[in-house]
Amino acid sequence: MKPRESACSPGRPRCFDADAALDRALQVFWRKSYEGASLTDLTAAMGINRPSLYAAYGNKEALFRKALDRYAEAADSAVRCALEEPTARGAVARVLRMAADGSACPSNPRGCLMVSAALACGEEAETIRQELAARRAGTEMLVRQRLERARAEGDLPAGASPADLARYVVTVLHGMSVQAAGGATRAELQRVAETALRVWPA
Amino acid sequence: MKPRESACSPGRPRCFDADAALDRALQVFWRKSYEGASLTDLTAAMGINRPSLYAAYGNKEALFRKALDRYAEAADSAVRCALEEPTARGAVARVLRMAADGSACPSNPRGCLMVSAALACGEEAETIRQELAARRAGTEMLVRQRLERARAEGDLPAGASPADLARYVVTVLHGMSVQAAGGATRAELQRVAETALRVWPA
DNA sequence: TGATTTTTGTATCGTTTGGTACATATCTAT
DNA sequence: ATAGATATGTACCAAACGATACAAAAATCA
Repeated sequence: MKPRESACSPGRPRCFDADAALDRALQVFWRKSYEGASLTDLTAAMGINRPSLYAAYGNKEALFRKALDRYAEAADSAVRCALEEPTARGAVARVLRMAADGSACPSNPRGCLMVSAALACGEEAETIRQELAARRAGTEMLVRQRLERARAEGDLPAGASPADLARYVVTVLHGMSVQAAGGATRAELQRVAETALRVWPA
Repeated sequence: MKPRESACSPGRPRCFDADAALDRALQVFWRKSYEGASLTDLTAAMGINRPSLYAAYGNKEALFRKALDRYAEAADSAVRCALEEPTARGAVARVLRMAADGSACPSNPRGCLMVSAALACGEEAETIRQELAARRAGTEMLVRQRLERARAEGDLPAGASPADLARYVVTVLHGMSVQAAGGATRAELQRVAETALRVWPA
């Protein structure tokens, strides 16, 4: 009934690093989107066979969800960090510039996983789509809360709505993601970021 | 050798309206993206059988290209019309507002076909991806040319780059498309459009 | 009318998809 | 050593995919 004092569970131990394999899976999902990533692609990149994948993660959708968790955590963490800039304008500027740099990073697939996957998955994967929408809403809420703090501090232009500005910012972010997926260079994305910032009185 | 004077070619005449069927196919591609639209979906919506589709359009990719032609022609035509506003700012404003209205039109799928399809199709459909990128670049060029005209007319803020502004505008358009695909309402999209316009000195 | 040409419907091809059965291998616990 | 539990690799499944072979149907031309 009660768990034993053993450090390891009985049975044959796993032959692969589940954490590293999840990172590989994330790369595949990022590059090929949810439906575009086949189990053959995934198992090949992860270096394991199908039954190992199903035993360790459940199924393809559960694996995607776990990979998405990891991606969203890292992304939100970066956004949260960028939003710590002292002024609202500086915070948003750092978010946009970070997106310009990150979206064009050659070691990663272009664009944001949550954007590409949302537009990629058809109506059948509705649960996935909802999950992605919720995650994107979460990022928007991070920006919005920072802007509401700014308003309380008198750090926002008169008549500016934190909600509207936050939605504008994430819309530009998503647009930059589309540009990046289409092959835009880092310099081009940076110019977009600077132009987008001009809505903000310096 | 030479075609006969007959009005109709010999052989059994086609039993369906190829033009109307192409419109139906466009709706399916728009709603489910290129790879998400199966031949079963397409033929069901078009009201024809597989061999008829292949005889009339070639194959799935050729059908998508024809549907994309139709979509892009209509979209570019609308953009061209909106850009006829007398001032540059008015022209861009009308483009953005049109996108806000059109993206949330209940009779059409959410978002822009060229955006969703580009992010949806995996690396295998590289030719499709290039075609879509070229089309999007074409829209950007329409905006850019309008802004270059504005600069020649002294209708552009000092130091503003038509190329950078054009890319910013299409980036916002693509971002609005992502928002729309995620379920944003027309009012929300309109607020995004108005906020985006604030980069422009009124 | 008969020959020719094109379309249509059915039935099917080979491939790829996500997902598993099953026997074997390797661990812990007794 | 033996029993129980878990992981691994092979080989496979049913379903869906894009694409076609083929014969019957319906038109024009001679």
